[in-house]
Amino acid sequence: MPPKVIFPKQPDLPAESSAPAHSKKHHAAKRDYRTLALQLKPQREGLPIFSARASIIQQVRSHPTVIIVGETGSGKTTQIPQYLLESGFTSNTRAIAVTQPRRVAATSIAKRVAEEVGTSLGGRVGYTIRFEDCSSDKTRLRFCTDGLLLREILSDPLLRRYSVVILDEAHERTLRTDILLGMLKDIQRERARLALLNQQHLELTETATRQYEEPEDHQWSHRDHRSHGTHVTFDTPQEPEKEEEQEEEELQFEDQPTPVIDDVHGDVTGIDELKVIVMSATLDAERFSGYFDSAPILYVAGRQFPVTTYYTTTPQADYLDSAHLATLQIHTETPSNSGDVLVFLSGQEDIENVERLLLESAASFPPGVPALLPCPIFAALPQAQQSRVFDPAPEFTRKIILATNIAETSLTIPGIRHVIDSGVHKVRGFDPRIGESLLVEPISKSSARQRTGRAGREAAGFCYRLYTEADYAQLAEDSVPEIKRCQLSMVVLQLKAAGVADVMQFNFMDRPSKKALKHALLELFALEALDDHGELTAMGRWMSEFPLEPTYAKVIYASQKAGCTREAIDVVSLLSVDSLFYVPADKREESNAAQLVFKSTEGDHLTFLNLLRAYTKVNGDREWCQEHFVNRRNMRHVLDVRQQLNRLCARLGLDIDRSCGTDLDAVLKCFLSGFFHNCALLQPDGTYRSLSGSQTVHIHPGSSLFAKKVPAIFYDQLVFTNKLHARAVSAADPLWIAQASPKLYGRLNSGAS
DNA sequence: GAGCACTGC
Repeated sequence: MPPKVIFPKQPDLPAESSAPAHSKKHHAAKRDYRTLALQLKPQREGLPIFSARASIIQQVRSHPTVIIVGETGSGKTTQIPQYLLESGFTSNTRAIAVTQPRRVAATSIAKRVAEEVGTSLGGRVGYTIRFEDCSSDKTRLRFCTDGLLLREILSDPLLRRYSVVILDEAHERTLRTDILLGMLKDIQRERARLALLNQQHLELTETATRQYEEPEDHQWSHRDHRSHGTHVTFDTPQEPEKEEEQEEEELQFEDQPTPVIDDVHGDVTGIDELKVIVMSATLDAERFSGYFDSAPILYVAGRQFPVTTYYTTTPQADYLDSAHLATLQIHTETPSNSGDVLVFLSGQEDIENVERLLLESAASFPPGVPALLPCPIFAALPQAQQSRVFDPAPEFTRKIILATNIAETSLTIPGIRHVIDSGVHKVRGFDPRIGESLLVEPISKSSARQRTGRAGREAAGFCYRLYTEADYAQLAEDSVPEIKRCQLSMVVLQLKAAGVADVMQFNFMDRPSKKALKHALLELFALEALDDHGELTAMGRWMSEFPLEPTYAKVIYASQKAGCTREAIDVVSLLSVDSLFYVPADKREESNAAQLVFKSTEGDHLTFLNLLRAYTKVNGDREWCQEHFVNRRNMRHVLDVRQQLNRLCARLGLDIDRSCGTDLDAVLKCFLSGFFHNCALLQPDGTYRSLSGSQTVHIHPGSSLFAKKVPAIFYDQLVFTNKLHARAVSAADPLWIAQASPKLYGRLNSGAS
């Protein structure tokens, strides 16, 4: 039987003759920085963006905000920061910040730019990401993650360290990019106002000093500022530091260091305007421009190879089936050395299914057909298996990469010339009434284009869309920004802490629903982070210092009184990754048996704690992790988080060594003071019903309490997939729940006593 | 009785 075909016959593809020119590794270590930079110069000047250098600088000089649309391969990310650096946009006190949505991007771009500038990394060019600061006082060009800059605003509300902020990859519209956009707009306005005041103040004092003699005790200093003429700075006498007094049990919030916010910015002299550059890779520039008072838009062409796109002629009933057939079609109709295949699917389950189908088909290939090698890749896959997609395939074998969205933006796989696009992805959703959800949905046009582009990185390529052209036309232009589909309690707390009084009126580029904002305000009120008037409480300010969801910060707060801070920090750290274990589909039984040693009858929170203790005892041994199916990369992350939380708590005056020893119920009680919304009671029919929403919730199959019956549970997260699943679940005494928030469950309390 | 896109502080 001839194979079923869903695309027209493929054109004959020439075999790859010349090796692609990637992997230009530079051996900077032994060579002089400057020599290397000089060698890189011709390459820099050959980039498409180089011809736009002068006009970019000119536009940035004459406008507070500039939008730059640079296609893939234009060089915008590495070059524009350097152009500004070369053109005097920094000073001894001000630097340029460039934000990226991802950590690896921030570090790798910083490395490259340091080489091109001819400086050591951490010198004039550096980067700062969570857990890792490779920058110094000398750093004038700082690459960082968007979340890190957001944190910086809490301690430096006007971002005075920076003269320019560049937001890269703004089209991705991550939660943090969106908050930054709004805050930068406010900061820009405030700095422009203060700069003007300074100007007037300067004119006044100049008149004054002409009339009167200069007082001796004032130290005036003048320095030149580009295009603003002369600015005046003076030193204000430092206030003597207050001695801190700490009470034994209760935390004294008033003694905590308060970030300088609200209307008072401290010493505002020397403030100048803040330049903002928004960089986007798609044509959504008009929206950014409109948001920033008609900021000018600059377009820079990229350097991409053409990609031929095919659609199916009829809608496909089953995209897994279609993906399987399309892969076979490409594999049999094009030479095996004409490039690898990248298939975009929605998740692990899809990937494992297509992998199975492909292996079954490959088993009955007639002689002469080259082999194919399915390579799954998704975020939960352990690092060692992830890196397999980068290994070259054996001879006469074609790699078939089966990927989630991870291959759309987060990583670039070399050698791809064929892309198969299922047209779907999984998206996190949030509705205050239903809670979180994780569902398969159609992608947007810009996502489809991004996937297509993955076929044209090294040579001309082909994209096969498993949907019709008419279906493509129906797709939304852009994906819904994250801020409109996630929980907002942390966002609202951050905005409040940064001095935004009325969050409902905040200038969002895309406004979340009123309902979602109100839900967040109510949750913060229940956590005592906001008072009756919606004002930030001392507790709320304290909580905002933590790089955590407010619920976790509340748990850590409660742990001090409960005497289990050490355990609380441990468990909160453990909950910061989404999978501590990795269980391959075919080794479920084996891994269940191996993990039995950690199991606590009280549920996941204490099971995780047992795991951490065992992991620490063996010093994170690689083989031990393999034997117990423990995800080592995620455990390392847990230790990083724990260290950060320990330092932060110590700085805030908490006794981090307060431990409850073997009385682990104290830890669970503590968690309830943050998670009183996330409880469910066992019903007579054996199901659990949530207290806050009266919905039936199912304990996740990965939980240690799966299929167990206890009177009451609390959980870390509730996610709707095909059912409402509670993830990270522990048993709770119904009485503890009542005690945790009498405000909400008072009636339960009276019923129980 | 059976399942968890991707980031980030």
